Amino acid sequence: MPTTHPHAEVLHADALTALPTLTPESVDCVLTDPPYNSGGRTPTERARQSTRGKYVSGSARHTLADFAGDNRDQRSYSYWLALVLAECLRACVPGGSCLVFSDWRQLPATSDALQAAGWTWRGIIVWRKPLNRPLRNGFRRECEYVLWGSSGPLADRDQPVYLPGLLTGSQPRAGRRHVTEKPVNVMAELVEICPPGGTILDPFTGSGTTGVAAVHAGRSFLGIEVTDHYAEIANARVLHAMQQAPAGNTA
Amino acid sequence: MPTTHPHAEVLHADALTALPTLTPESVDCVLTDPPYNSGGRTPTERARQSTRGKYVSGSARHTLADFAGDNRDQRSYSYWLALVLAECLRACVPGGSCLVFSDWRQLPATSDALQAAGWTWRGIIVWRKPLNRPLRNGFRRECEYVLWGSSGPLADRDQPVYLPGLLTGSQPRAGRRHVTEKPVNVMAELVEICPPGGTILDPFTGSGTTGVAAVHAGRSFLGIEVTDHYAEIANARVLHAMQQAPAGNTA
DNA sequence: CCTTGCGATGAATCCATAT
DNA sequence: GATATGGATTCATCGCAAG
Repeated sequence: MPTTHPHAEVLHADALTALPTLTPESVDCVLTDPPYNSGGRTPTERARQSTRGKYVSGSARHTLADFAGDNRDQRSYSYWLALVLAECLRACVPGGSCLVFSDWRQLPATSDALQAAGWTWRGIIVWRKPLNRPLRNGFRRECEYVLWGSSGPLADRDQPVYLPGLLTGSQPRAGRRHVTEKPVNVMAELVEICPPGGTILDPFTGSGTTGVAAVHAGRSFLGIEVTDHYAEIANARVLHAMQQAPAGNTA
Repeated sequence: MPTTHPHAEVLHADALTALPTLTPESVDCVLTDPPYNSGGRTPTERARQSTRGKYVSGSARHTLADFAGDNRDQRSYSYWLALVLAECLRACVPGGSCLVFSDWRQLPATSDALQAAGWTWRGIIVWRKPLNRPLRNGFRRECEYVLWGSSGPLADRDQPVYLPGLLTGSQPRAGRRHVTEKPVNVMAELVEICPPGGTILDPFTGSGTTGVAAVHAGRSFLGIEVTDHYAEIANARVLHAMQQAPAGNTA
């Protein structure tokens, strides 16, 4: 158990640039939500630099900023994600876990990347989104997925934990900061895979929900975010969470 | 709409032998649960163990028969499943759907096989199993998955349907006939992807739960099962279901 | 303060039309 | 002929205002 106070920080940088600068085995867990590179009807539309146009419909289209790095084809996606996750593995302690969000379409490619990077695939956590569109003459796409890997055998714990394999949580609506912002209750369950007092790394921080959940649970947080706009927002949110949570809380 | 009575039949044969004999475009939907080949950790373990040893713990071990075809490595699994699913595509009407069960470990390989066979991948349906073992220091494996594909663009319907993307149902325990028997309520939701009065093909019939659900929903059923023991059971169950459901019920 | 009702929305998708 | 664009579609859920 670390005797230092928990800390939290968001680097304003590209993941593939910043990750190699991290100290090996300096974090206990990786928890991240990469751009899925999944939407869009045509190659042109996928490659376009507006994630709002791809993912947000109706009148909400004008309110949120775009995010970067959502313009790869599927082959490049696997390759790029494998590079990122390999650097994450290097930065992570043996026995630590890696959790990566994915939609149904990219799930196989994400599992390839996770394993190509050297993580041992451990399972799939299902995130059910109550708010979703029906699909005519077919099955609703009402879930997203979190792929779980570990760096070698799972580390044992003083206090064993038993975590759920299916999480339910609505995407934030009012006051949403990011097109793909995750609900705090879902992130709160996921950060439990990190031992109390440990450090969580998120190379695609976005609006910083992972960091907020980490700090609230007494974990330290290291975020990386390339878009100015979101790096600022994430920093502010994480610092705010630090002020709420008394330093030293490792419950 | 067919004017003939619904019919149901289980062939006692190997899938790859029997499927090529089917008339092209003679079924409306494929719904099946292939042997997952994923229980053992090592090739030796996979090849040696009986299916009872792999999938059944405790006292149920004595009562259920082994089933065949569960000893392929992952590469062969994809290849073999692609062959089977390609034959299914040939037998299926354009616009028809294919639903294939998979566990988390085989999901990527199953999606490869589905697409290699020529089906258009449409999504993942999550099956939540309420009864499951917790996992120490990790996330429960409480879901299995159904991969959904279509033969080209989805066929339109007189009565559009909007189906759920997450199903909950407990595996049968008492009175279970097969090690991997599926709950009837889950199968009942899945058969709805087949137009009323249409025919459902299941090349790995097992104890015939798919057939029972199909008949109850007024669909015709064509099953294929290689193991004597299960082919008999499935035939009996499907015939029994036919007697319950009045012929001509296509509701 | 709790309940009711109305309106907006979703890491979309489909088809028809235009380029 | 291939690709791009526009507009319609669907409903459980959630926010918000009114009662």
